[in-house]
Amino acid sequence: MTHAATKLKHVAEAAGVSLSTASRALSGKAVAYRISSHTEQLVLDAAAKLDFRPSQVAQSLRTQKTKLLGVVLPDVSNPFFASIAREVTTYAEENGYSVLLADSRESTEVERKLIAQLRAREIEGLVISPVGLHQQHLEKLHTANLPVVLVDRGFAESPLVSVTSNHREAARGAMKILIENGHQEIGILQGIPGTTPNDERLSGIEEELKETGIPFTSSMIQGNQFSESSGYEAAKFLLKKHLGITAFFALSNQIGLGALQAIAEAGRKIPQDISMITFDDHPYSEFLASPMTTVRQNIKELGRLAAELIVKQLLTGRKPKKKVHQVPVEIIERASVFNLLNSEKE
Amino acid sequence: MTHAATKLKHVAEAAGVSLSTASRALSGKAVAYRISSHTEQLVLDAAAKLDFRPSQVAQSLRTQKTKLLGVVLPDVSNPFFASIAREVTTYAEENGYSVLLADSRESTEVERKLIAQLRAREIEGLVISPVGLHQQHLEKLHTANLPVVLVDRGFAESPLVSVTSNHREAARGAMKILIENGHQEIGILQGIPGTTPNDERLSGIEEELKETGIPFTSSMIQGNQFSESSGYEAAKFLLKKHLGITAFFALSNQIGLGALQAIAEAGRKIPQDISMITFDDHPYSEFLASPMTTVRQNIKELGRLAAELIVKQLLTGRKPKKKVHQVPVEIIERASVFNLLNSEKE
DNA sequence: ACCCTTTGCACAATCGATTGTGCAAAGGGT
DNA sequence: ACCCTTTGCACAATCGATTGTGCAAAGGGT
Repeated sequence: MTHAATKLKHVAEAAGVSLSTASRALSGKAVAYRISSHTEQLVLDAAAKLDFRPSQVAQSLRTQKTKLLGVVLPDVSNPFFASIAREVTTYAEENGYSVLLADSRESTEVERKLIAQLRAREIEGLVISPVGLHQQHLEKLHTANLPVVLVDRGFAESPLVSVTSNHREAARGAMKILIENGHQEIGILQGIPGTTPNDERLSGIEEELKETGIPFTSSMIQGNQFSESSGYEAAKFLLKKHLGITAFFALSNQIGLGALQAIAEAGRKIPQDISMITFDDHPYSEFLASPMTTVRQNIKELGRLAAELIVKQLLTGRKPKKKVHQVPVEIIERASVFNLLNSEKE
Repeated sequence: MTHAATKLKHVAEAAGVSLSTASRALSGKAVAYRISSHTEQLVLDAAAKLDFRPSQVAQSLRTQKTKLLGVVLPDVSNPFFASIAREVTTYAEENGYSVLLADSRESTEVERKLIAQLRAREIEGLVISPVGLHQQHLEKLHTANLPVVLVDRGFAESPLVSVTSNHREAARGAMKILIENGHQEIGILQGIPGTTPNDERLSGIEEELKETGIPFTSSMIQGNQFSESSGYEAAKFLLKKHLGITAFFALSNQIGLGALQAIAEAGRKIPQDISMITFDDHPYSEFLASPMTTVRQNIKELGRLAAELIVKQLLTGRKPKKKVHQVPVEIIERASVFNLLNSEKE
């Protein structure tokens, strides 16, 4: 493109050497191929003067390495995934890889198409937060020897490498706080059923309830997307149907926002009328009408680790030893959980 | 990569035709090159059976078209830029282009390097939110005939195409609301001085103050980054130095978050003690301790329009007629602005 | 029957790099 | 002086597609 881009040929001519010599001098193989240091310098000078940058396209074709990573996320505009995109791109860039970004819009169909396109571009590896309901197309990549790292969403019993938060422990921790504060009727605002973040959180919730002897009612679980509208509908429904409800546990930030809307519309106040804990911490969590108690995932670490796993694999050619990578989670307690026990004492 | 990827050669052999015939049949040039429909079908069938996807790398080299767009943003994890990334990638994808994403971390130096790398990958066009203090390296692209579209941040008197909000009008509108509510001592929490979003907002602010006869004090303008910490420091400083201050205008969402922090630490309440308007609306703006009055930029439109301008230019080969594209802005009034006039009457 | 046009495809060059190999010139040993 | 090794580079093939051109076979007109 860029019109008169200088090619290796021009450098070679300017230096008065052959293409092969120019190529070798420029790629640091002068000693290995016995290019005299004088000739080497001629080439380097010519390249510098002509502002030569080798065509990565041509290099890719010849060396069969594109130095390209695919990153597929269900919603790049979601700050959670945006942070992952950022970590992966900067880590990749630092290691000589570039990132092709694609947004699957939470659709497995779109996800398949995007992956096909990325393969046509001969990406060397894929970092993906899959929609999460199907993994066959991803396993196919794995068997085709294309390194894949799942981030945020994994699959049970998968041959694929994954980096996720410890959803189960995180959910247990949040439930523990609610229960310790005397809550028994807790509405669970879930995301996409069948995805591991959702289901593992649910099973953590169930475990914690069982352990403390509180009955686990499936009708207290509502919602079907990690979205604001799903959170809104689910919370609205639960507020109507379960009059005794005293707390919500929202399984994502977006869901939480929707719940906030529903709670406000119902004329309830957090935390006096209804307590709440939300997955995903944010800068604004602290400044909400009631500062929100949140489960803070270590997003940077999730992104960086995923990038590292794929890049190291490409650089060394060795698959990571560990398949499942769990990143610890932190619970930030603020003011959105009301203590029912204290209030009874008073 | 992917091990035994089928190449055009294999398709040609399977169909019993030459490479050229296979290529032409697959790229829809059968009639133009008088391939019989029987032969065409043989090729198509073979390609389908072998799951042939042409190497984009080889195609790119031969056709000198990579179908690659570069997108460079100062901070992908910022929801504002993340939304732009999303709009551009999906629009590009729909039109056969893929997006190489890079994050300049608000550094012109990094920005330069990233652009050099993107050029080595032979991107056909660049969508960039530049750091905004230097444009020489961007003009160079323009003169090298690489289509560039600036988004969010432009340059005064630039030959480059840009898509931005109407910063001036937006800022005037916000100031007008504050002034109409009786505010005269208004702290401006600015971003990076010298960038067009910042400076045009400032000049909008100045215009509005002048028009209403309120003195414009430069010491009321503080801050130097579009970041939370800059907003925090600036607000903290102003609260200390200007005891008569009654309102803040924060020139970005992140700045606003920092200001919230400083205001809380100073023990002041919004809006009673201090009013506030923030640039950039967000889902949570409504649920803050005091629901925030915000200037809502049409981010989707900014991103989509930028993508459209670059893609259409590539598709048609014609430069857009208009250089400067301004997208209207909307002000969402909530509860963070206190009416000083009413309170005096009472 | 002959010639000219059309049909239907294959050959070979090409994009811009990398890399295995070959060969002349220089150097070194006796 | 002669031969062998080392030095220093160039030639040409190659990655996987696209595309200009040439040519044999078929068809059509008189």
